[in-house]
Amino acid sequence: MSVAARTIFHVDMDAFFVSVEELYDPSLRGKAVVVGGQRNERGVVSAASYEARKFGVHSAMPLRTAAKLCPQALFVDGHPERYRECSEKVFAVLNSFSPQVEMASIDEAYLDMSGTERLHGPPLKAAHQLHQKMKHETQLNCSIGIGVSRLVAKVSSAKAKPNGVLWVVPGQEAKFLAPLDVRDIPGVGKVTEQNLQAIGVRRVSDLARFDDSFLEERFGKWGLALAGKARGEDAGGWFDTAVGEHGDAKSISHEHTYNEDTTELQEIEATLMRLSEMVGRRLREGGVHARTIQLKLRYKDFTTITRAHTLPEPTQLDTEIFRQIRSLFHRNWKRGVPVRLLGVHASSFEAGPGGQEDLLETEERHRWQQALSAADHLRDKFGESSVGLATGMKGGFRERTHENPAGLPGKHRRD
DNA sequence: TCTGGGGTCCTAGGACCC
DNA sequence: TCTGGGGTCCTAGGACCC
Repeated sequence: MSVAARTIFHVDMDAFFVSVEELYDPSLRGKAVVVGGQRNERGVVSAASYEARKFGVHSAMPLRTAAKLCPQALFVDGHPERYRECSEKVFAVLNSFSPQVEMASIDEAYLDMSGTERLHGPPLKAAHQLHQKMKHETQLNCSIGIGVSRLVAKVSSAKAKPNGVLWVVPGQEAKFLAPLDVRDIPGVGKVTEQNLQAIGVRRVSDLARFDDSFLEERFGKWGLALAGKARGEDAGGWFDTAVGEHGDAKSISHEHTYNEDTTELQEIEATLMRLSEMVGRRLREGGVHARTIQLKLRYKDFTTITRAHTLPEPTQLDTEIFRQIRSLFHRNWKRGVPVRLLGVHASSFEAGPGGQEDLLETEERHRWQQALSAADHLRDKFGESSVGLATGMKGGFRERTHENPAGLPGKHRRD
């Protein structure tokens, strides 16, 4: 049953964050650069230049480890706004090539190029044109993988790096994948790698020794998908969706790790308030309401718990989010144990609250919404710290926010 | 070496209902 | 009183990705 094979491009920007930083500071070019924070900070590497990688530095590695491996590296703070801006330029270039573009993350995208031969010529020619245009328009390098599925395109773009193009000719998928490490298959991480090693699987070709039903029994749904992936199929899950059908976000969250662990209730509540505000704001911007609010709490020893509460009616109000989060925190915090990280997570999105609430409550909500939107505008104008609900005033902000919604926006300054 | 922040998807168990 | 089964919702945790 051969349908005409699709032609999928996977476009992946090379060392994206580093390359963007180099645009802003050309003196970084050609040097060992680590993006993500300073050498002695708590945090991990977001991206490393190829020069730094030679010393074993890679993303997700603790900054302090990177500093030890590569002391001469230049450490640079990340600038998310810059990356978003560049990402939009990247998208514009891609979108000029194919209407079916899907950004899979800030620095990578899938293009369905099926049926564009009359316009762009054969795959390799189209890819080289795209590559050149990308460089010309954004001054950034990318690598392009081409294959009949998302999976093959993705794996081949990784093999094309840096700054290359690789086409896996239709029919050659299994042959291309066979010698690769199972770890090269997207979705196979450290744990799965270990589990596969336990049954003697190291390379993709080793998977072919087992039939699908065995893999399914042993690894569940994932095992079945894995069997298909070894053959180059977009077996199951997100990979199976058509390019361009990326759905809406399913959750919004913000979290914060302290530079030093804390037991200070004032500080903790101020953080929870700030995170609640950030989440509420994003909900309002996205025009969605969340029904499930989740707290994340990480202790000094890195043990991490999450505690969730689902509301009868969805919300997008900072105060409602904070009320739930605060209560979850106090019911679960082992008092006096130093806190390393706090997080606020919203999910189960629905359209706005239903109509069964009484008018008064609806009107109150409406006033709140207006007040909060106004606060959002002020933040846009004067910066994130200019407006806050958490005031740090004596007596606590809980009562204040309950009692006095109208007097809220723009009134307080948080330091 | 001492571990960020923003997401997605999957599993498993318990509550509750029919 | 000795025990079924399916469906849905909720919660907690974990693997994985960039």
